[in-house]
Amino acid sequence: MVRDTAQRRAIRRALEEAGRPLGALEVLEASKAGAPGLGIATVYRSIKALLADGSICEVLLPGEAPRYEFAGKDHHHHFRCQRCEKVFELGGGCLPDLKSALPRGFRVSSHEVLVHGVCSGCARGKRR
Amino acid sequence: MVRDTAQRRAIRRALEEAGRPLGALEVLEASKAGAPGLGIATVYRSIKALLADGSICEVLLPGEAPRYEFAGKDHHHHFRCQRCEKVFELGGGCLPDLKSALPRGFRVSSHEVLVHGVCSGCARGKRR
DNA sequence: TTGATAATGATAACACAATATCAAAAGAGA
DNA sequence: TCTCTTTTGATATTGTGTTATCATTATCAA
Repeated sequence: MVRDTAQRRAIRRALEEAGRPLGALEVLEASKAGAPGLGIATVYRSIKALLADGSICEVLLPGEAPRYEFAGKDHHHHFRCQRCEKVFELGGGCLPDLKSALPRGFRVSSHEVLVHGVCSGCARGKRR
Repeated sequence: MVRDTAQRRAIRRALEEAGRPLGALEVLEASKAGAPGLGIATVYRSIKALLADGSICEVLLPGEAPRYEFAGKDHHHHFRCQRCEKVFELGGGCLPDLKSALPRGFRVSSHEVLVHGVCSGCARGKRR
């Protein structure tokens, strides 16, 4: 029987309120407010459970550990800040002419776009 | 002094002739023709050297080990076949309206696109 | 409140890709 | 050809992220 615990509430809440994909360690940090002493094992366990029940989905970026974001969003892509390394969600505005660049006989099932740059917070604070 | 060996020639040739990004194990396989008994350590060593002198560059895809392709190509993106898991190069045809989807204050420095689907070889052979 | 048991936290163990080690083999100047 | 030294292949080791283990703690139905 599944139990309701402070840890699970804190982890779910952290992911819900982040508004951007979080990695396991980011989830750990963000959840500590609502669950002091939280351990990384519980974070991984909860992420697994939330994935299994479809509450969150995995965001994989090249060369990085998985991040997780709340499910049910519209099709979107991501932006990675090369200063703070946070990942943000980008609104709509999707590829128009995917087909044109495709070799003959190739069939497309999905695509993903990753934009690199500097987020507003880091750009404002300059350097760092 | 750097020496010219059959292994290095075979590895460089494999990457040159592949026409698509190869992972370390793919390089190993493709190079065995020209260098029987080739070991994976030599593949990694050669890849490192080719990267260092700018002959090849790294192609990172989400959740996968790095692949490598010959350098000097025009800006392009990649296609990953979900059947055979090979990665192919896509021709030009790039994102027009990246800016429009960006939050205020974000600065773009680069982007990458990955298209998922089935390559012509796998589509022709159906299933598998 | 009690008791059965699910969940937790610390940490050991694991999986995987990549690097280090080292004796043996091979390249190349003399 | 000989010799010095780089390179190689087998494999041990490392590093990073994730999972397993297990004694302890906490939930919640009765």
